[in-house]
Amino acid sequence: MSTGEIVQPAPRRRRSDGERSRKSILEAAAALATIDGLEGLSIGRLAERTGMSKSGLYAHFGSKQELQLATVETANEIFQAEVVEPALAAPAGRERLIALCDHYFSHLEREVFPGGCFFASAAADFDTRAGPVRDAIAAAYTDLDELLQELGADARDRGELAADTDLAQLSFELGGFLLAANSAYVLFRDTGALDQGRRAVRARLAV
Amino acid sequence: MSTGEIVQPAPRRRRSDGERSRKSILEAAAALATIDGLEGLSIGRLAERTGMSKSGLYAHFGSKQELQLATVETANEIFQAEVVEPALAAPAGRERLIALCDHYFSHLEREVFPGGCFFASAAADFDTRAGPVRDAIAAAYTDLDELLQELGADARDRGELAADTDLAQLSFELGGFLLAANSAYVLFRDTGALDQGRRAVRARLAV
DNA sequence: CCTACCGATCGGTAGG
DNA sequence: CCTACCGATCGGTAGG
Repeated sequence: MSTGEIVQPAPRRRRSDGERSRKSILEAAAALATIDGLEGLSIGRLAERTGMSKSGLYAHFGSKQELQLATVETANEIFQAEVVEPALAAPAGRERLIALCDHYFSHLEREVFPGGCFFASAAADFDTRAGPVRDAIAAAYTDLDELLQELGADARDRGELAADTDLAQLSFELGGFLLAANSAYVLFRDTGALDQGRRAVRARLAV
Repeated sequence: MSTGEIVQPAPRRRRSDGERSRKSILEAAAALATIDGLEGLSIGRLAERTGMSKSGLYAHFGSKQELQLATVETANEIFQAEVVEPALAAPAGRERLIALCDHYFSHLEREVFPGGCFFASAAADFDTRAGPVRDAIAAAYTDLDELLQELGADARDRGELAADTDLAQLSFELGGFLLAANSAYVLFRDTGALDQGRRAVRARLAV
């Protein structure tokens, strides 16, 4: 250690860190939003959490609404990667439908988001509002509903479910089991709710 | 109209209005909480809504947390009066269990709270917090779970449900249908979700 | 990306 | 119950 050496200042970010920075901000935002709510998420607290100044965040996102929209998009990507894509690895049909629900329960258990299901939390926050953020959340809800119905149709076409299965009704009921498990798990942190969810899904899909 | 008549000022509240005032404040608070969230509910906005000054509200409740606790209590009374008590008028057993769920769907449709189920909304807001408000909301959740299980036990004992019915599991699944109907209805204001809820309950309770 | 600032609103209090 | 006020924090902007 020569006397010429001085204490290094905080490492200067390279330009190429811009996108990585944006991504890590949005992941922190998605996590925080499940605790404070997507509306309760404040730019000041997010700045603190990410070690950035408030105006630094505004340089990235322009407004709170833009930040919220980007956060919903990021949460969607996380949900796809943690729940949907792993489920698509299961054999098509009834097995894949069960896998989707199981990966949903698993993502709760693994605390992918600290406050449970991002979309259940965000929907509760924005359900009575109007505007692009509500619309993005509603679209995610519809997407999951459609996915459940598609997987249900595959199972039905394979003869694994009754030929007269009402797919919208099936999706509604499975969605209810996901919501019930999320609510109970986040409120009580009791994995028993996840087991009840798994049992409910299997009973509903029994031949 | 004699010239002696003057425009009346806002009617002076009589002392006995105190309790009525408190009740109407709390009813407004419970309604507002399903829109802005129980935490997002601000004392300033509630003061505006009730035509009272902020410090007037503090004279009633002392702190925001006390207001939140009193609001949860009031929401509970409304839920009892609008959902639970009407259901208890139905014949004991399976019919009463269905009536409870139906009155839940009905209270959504009648917009008893403008933002849907108070407890679903409040739970989403407080599920990751700690303290007496979270505890009061969690207790309401447990109460409903126990009620569903009791009514399920009656139905089972009457032979209207299988003798080996898992009551906790039944309550979980019915609760899921209530939550699913609430989420979809509040997000999309589509009564189809309420019909799906009614069908789901009946299918689950079919002999 | 930063510092420094803006008006508005938050929960809450003093004093009546 | 009121007016008048407190410090803290909100979303957002100016200027660099």
